[in-house]
Amino acid sequence: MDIDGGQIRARNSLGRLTQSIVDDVGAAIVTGKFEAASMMPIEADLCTRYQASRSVLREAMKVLNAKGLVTSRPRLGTTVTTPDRWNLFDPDILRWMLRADISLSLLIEFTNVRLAIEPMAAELAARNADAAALQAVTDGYARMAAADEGHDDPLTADIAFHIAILEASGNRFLQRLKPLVETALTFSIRYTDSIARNEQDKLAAHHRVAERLRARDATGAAGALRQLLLDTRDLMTNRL
Amino acid sequence: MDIDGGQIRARNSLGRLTQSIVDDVGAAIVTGKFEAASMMPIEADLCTRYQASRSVLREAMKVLNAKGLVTSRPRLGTTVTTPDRWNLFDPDILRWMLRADISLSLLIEFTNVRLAIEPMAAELAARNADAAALQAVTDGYARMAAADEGHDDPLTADIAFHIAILEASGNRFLQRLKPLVETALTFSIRYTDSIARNEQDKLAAHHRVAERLRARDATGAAGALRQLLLDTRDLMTNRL
DNA sequence: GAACATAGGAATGATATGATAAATGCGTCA
DNA sequence: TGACGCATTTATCATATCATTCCTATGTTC
Repeated sequence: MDIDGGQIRARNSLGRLTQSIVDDVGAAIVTGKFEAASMMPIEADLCTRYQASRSVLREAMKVLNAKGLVTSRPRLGTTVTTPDRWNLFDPDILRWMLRADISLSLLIEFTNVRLAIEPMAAELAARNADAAALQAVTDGYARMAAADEGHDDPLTADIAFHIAILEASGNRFLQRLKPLVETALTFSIRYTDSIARNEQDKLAAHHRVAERLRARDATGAAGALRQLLLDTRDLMTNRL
Repeated sequence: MDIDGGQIRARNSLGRLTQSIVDDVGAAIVTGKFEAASMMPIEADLCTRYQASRSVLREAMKVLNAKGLVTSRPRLGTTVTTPDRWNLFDPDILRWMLRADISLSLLIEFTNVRLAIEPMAAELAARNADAAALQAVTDGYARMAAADEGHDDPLTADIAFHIAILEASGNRFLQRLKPLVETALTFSIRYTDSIARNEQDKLAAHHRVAERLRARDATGAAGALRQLLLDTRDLMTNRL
């Protein structure tokens, strides 16, 4: 962003102008730069502020409206909604929140969601998934093992493992959590790995999940994954 | 909608024009009237089809894009994304899907999500919720009991009960699932209640949850809720 | 004849400006 | 005093035009 006497022009070299305005205003709302439950500047002011035409600004606002960050009414203007209306399941919003401040409490809340979701996904996967889908989980583990030897990226390997389980569940809702988990795990793993941790234990825990899945042991796989996540949560809560 | 020789004009008396186009095109995509993974008509054609200016049509498309239903590129046009990219956690999309055909399998998948989420919410609520939040759960039960005597609406009372538990969890992600659960439960309850069912059993199961919550019994509350949902799921799977 | 450069075309992206509709407050008139 | 109408403000809708992108097809060169 180029700051120029209070005027901000989003760089249109990086992607489209509308998208960059969505990014900027969205992040500003999420980080509290526009006070919640209060009025936004009127369209015309935002236009001059971002040096954009009304159309492009309106399209950006429509997107933010779809994400639940703002509501607009004629004559009244556009208001920022209260945080409890924000759709945390939108990866954009989550990314803005996590990027602004790596809130440990938010990561713990996210881990609690994983603790609910992932064992169920493993259970469904053990029951219903086809061989190819389970192979993807094993592949994810193989990548983690390779990363441990320095032959792969540990972050993306770990994410691939957990994503593969969601995919294998066959449940469309759980599959739709992939972008969310991907976004949040990027921050979460980076955080937990920054704490001293036994990599072998972590690897073994993941292996146990993959192995139980291959054996089609629904409760075993769910239990193993649950234990893995409980350890992760403990790691975080001990830091509070 | 007024059909007029292939042209459709969304009624702008009911809400805003943009919103009605989003509704119409979104529902059309979700119900397969625009073939998935294929090109949409170009902007100009959609404009004449919906008798709308390009501005409003573009704003509508931006919203659909934000929901993950379409992607647009210059020169190439707008393409419908494959269903695995649709954000089922967007209440609009879920509503369009459920309204189009009350797909039992989708409801079962949704129940599996509830089976993962709600016991965790109850557990967190038993541990952390303040008295007022727990009172809301009890109030929800009271409404269900009143509805059983004909003094309240059974559907909204049931929804209020489950929503209150999500709210009481204190977990921002789980709280964000309220609109989703509200939308899906509207269809789900309507379906299960259409099957012969013992209302007293249902009421008693809900009572057990509320009672365990008041007692701050985390595992007890989670278990009771889990049992309630297992029964619901059985009711549905038996119909497959 | 094949590889590369280039010009054209078709679609979305962005801008500018005018007209319309809705919500609110204020003033006027019964 | 109270109800109604009007002006004002702001979002919403419409239209016209230019910019950008990127595929396609046509040459042009080696």
